[in-house]
Amino acid sequence: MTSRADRTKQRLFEATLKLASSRGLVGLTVDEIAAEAGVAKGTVYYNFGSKDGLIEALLRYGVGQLAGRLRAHTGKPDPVAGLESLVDEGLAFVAEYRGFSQILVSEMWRTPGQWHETLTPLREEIVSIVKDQLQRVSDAGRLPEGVLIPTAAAGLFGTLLVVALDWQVFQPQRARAEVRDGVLLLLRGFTR
Amino acid sequence: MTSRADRTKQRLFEATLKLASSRGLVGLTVDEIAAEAGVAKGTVYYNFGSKDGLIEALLRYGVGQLAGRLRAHTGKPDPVAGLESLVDEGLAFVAEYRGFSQILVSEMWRTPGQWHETLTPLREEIVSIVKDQLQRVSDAGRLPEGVLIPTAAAGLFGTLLVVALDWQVFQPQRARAEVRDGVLLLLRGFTR
Amino acid sequence: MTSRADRTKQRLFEATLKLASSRGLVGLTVDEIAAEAGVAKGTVYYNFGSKDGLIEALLRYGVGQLAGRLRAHTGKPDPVAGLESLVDEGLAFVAEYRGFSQILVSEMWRTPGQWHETLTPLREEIVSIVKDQLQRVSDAGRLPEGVLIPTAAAGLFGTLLVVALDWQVFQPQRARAEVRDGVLLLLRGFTR
Amino acid sequence: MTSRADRTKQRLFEATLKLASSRGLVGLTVDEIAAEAGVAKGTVYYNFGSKDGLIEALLRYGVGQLAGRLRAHTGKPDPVAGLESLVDEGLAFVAEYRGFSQILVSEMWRTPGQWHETLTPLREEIVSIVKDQLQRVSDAGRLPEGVLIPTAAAGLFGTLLVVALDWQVFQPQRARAEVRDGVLLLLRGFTR
DNA sequence: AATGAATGAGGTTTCATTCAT
DNA sequence: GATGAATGAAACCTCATTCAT
Repeated sequence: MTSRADRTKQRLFEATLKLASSRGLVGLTVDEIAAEAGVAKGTVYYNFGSKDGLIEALLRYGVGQLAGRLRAHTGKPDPVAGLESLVDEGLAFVAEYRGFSQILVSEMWRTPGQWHETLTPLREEIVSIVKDQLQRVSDAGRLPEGVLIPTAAAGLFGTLLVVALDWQVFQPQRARAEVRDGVLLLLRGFTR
Repeated sequence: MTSRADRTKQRLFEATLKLASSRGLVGLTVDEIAAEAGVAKGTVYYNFGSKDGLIEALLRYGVGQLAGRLRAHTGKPDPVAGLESLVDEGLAFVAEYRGFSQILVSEMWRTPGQWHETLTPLREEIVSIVKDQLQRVSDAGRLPEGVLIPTAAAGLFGTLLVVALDWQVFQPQRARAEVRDGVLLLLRGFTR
Repeated sequence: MTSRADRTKQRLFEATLKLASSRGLVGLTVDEIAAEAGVAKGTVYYNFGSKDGLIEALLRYGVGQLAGRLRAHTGKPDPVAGLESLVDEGLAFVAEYRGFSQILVSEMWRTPGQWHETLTPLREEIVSIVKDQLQRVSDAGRLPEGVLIPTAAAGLFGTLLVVALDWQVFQPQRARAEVRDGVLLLLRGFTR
Repeated sequence: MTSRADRTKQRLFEATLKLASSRGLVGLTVDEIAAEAGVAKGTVYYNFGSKDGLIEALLRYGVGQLAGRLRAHTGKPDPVAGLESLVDEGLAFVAEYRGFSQILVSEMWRTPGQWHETLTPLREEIVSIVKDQLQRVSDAGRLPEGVLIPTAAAGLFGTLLVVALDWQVFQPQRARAEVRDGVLLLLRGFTR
């Protein structure tokens, strides 16, 4: 059961995500977010306490969304196909929520950084999903000797984010399939 | 010969770099930068005209350093060895100038982004260096069919940055050689 | 018989008193009061109509208590002894309800002041009690020539409040009897 | 030598004092203060950091003014006349800076209270002046046996403030000399 | 070449009040 | 009789920029 407040929060998340895609998350004003969500400015403060509170909650929400979408692709019988599917979904997510992805990249490696503490466990959640899928690939004997799965998973996540953003920002004319194949080409270093 | 003004600019660069790694470029105030550099606020405006002017000069300065160091590794007879050497140097640069690297990943894909226009040609400079080296690899017949060099170059640059930062922030115990080997493993997807 | 509403009102009074002693009446928020009382914010409005309504009711309630206690000491045969007894009771009241007394000194002379209009007649009620007692002293021929009873009554009330609070806050180690004797020493200026 | 900043602070003090007299110190807006002082709003923050910072500095400034004015009356040959003169000056100060005096009374006995820590040593300064003067009266053999000078000084200060405010707020038609005589009548309990 | 006090547009935050439940 | 999510006017505060020194 979703309460009224939950629905309001949901609407504020969506509004922020939408605005962040075109204007970035920093430089976004509470006025704009509230207007986009169709609520009063005070409602943001009632629900999240502060602008930072909203952003922190949004980070959790957004990473949750991403995790959910990635997990949906981990059940395939062929683990390599699953990995490819996971990459494809990651690209789709970044394309859809570019502003959010951009802040992930901005804040993930900022230390000490305002949201570093929030992001560290969230990053771990995503990396875990990738790690598990890589383990399945390994269990199927399709990973070369010497690949350290935890390291490879972390690298893959960062690479995926960054390549997807680079595609959106600097090479928007390319098709997603094309970019996906580029990333998969990189993956060939890991899989066979 | 370094003039008094040059020394002041250098100090402002260093102060900005130090602060930007934890607070970001947007969150940084001219007051803080001036205080950290030990000069008055007006001095920033005297030397750079505006906050943007300072940031832009810093970005140009930093990217110039990076470009110079990468170029030093592009002359090797064996193009694949050159590529590997270039990766190694990239990792070393990030380790040495982590603050600047964090700025790069934070701002590179931020759109509209205050410094996006400045960074776009600077990114092009770095990507070009990688592109040229990949071309040499291709000319030597060591690149698989179907690899699009411009795309691969852009992807490699982003990946390098992100993997290096991830190493510094989340896996500082790993040796640089180890990380380099991990990236080179990735590179095998491109080269043969 | 106390109804549910009466109990709620009482709890709101107590919560307000507790918070107001350190934060003042103006700095107090309805949210805080409701939280301290363990009721929802809307309940304050249901019972008192507004924040002002709550404060006014509290002021009337508190002054009513004080007036009742002071009046209990005005019937003595010896008017000077009665005056001394009244002073003693005033000190006891401040010691017991320090939070309320702090509110009184904070708001009594605040002009324009949100609650000034409410306090003015309430102050008059207390001053009247003192005035009547002074009149009895005067009727007994124990007041020096030239003492203006209304003026003296107002002065005594203020002095009593302030000396009592000063005792509680800055000299808590003193015994009440000691403080009372100090005030009575002052009173000798008035009586003989 | 007074710097430009010192002059600005001075003007902000005077403006705040002026406005506080008619509108109270709480409820005063930074906009109003800045406008009254003829400076921009930002100037308040440049000089004092926050509205609270301004108020805290004002408390020190105002009490300093009061102390200076009281001290000017402590040199008289006749200590009792000096005490009377001191009382007279105190009344004049309250009449002139009613808003400031009102906040003194509001905050002096508020515990813990936002400005209690600031006010405690300031109160001590004023009480000391009164104490010294009472000591001179005592040295001249004009204080009755049994009067505790520290206690009497504290009581006198509070009484003075409160009687003066009561005069200004509830009995503005009375002449200052009349009120002074009323306080001196109270003092007769102490002096002879 | 450098300073730092002053500015004000534009943001964030507070909080008494309303109202559907 | 009580609730608590929502409101928006009105406050506070930030900070890039200017300019007289």
